[in-house]
Amino acid sequence: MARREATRAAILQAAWDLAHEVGLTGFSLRELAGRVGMRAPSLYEYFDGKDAIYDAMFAAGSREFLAAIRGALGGDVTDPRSALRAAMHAFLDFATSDPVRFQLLFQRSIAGWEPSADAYAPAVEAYELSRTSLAAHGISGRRRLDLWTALVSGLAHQQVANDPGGTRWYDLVDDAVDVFLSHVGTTTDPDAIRP
Amino acid sequence: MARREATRAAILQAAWDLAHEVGLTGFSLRELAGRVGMRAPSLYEYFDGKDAIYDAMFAAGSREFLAAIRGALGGDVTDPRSALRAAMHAFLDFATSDPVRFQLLFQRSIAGWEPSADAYAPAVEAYELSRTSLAAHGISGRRRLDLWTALVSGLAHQQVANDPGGTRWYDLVDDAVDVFLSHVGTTTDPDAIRP
DNA sequence: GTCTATACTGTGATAGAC
DNA sequence: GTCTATCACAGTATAGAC
Repeated sequence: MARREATRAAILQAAWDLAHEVGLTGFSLRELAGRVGMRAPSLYEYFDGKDAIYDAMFAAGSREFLAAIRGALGGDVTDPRSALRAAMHAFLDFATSDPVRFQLLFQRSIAGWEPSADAYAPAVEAYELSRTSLAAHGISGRRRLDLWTALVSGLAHQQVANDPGGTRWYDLVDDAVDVFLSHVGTTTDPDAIRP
Repeated sequence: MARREATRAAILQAAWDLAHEVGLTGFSLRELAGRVGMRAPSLYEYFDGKDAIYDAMFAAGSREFLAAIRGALGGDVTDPRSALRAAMHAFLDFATSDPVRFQLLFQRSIAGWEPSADAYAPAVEAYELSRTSLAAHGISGRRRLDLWTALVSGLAHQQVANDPGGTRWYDLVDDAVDVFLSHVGTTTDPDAIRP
């Protein structure tokens, strides 16, 4: 029934609103229910509990992340430098445009909660997409990819944590890509650098 | 009185034990009190509440972090490469040797809680120490330092989050230092690269 | 199928007796 | 100082009204 899905969507929207206002764990089910004109127990008709609501939020964020990465890699850029810059910019844009969502997706900030495999799947697909895209530009090897992910996540983490709303680490993206590419250029055999 | 400080220390040790067993937010004050042979309200004689306990844990971890950085930078190494490697290794060692402590110090993982300025002070001093140490090796400029912190925190974060107990990103430290130094070598004017 | 009232357990925190 | 008792609030389970 469409009615049920509409109510689920309304609950999720209210949950995102509350998360932006008081933090991911700063609201109770009674508050959330109040936002959609219900009492707390009624929420259990639509979600199995608060964790299930977090999981649905994670799933939505995960799909948005995949879309963002897909959009950044889907252009018709041909040179590696432009492709890497687009990918890294997309990640930083995604992180800074909604720090709460970034926190939910990429930091383990909810006590004792972990996303389900289903909710996580799009994020995994986004990683695989990045991997194949880098490979298409001749960049492969686990060590190189790991250095790449460390660079990307490091910039995003520092930006969100230490300069929210600013561009202090965002402005380093082009430098970071240059640095990474010069590393790739000087190490030919992907995984045999330090065996 | 020494008795009071001894009890405080016993409570903190029990808190660390519990944090390692069930996570930073996975234990209650009743459990914690039980570990030291008390009832929960008695803890309030020694700490103002759970947040104050987290703050004392943060302060201890912060001091340990400063000691680790001081130890890494205090050697008599003269060349920048060795110094940077020592610093980065120290950070990764610190992160992997106690992921719970790392989580408390470097990830905002406790809902609505922030460390006090006093508890944070040693961490600030560690950052300043790194900054002056890099400057002593001719590496200065906010952009370069920001790229350095992004690299360090990115490697540590990825290691702890995606390969706990392993060395997948730990093994990239030397590469990361090489990459960073080649960047430093190709950009002469620190902060005027992209004004 | 939706929603409510009610209540159970556990939490951090407080008040006051001893 | 340490206790018991209690509070307000949390997430959640159940029973039942419509």
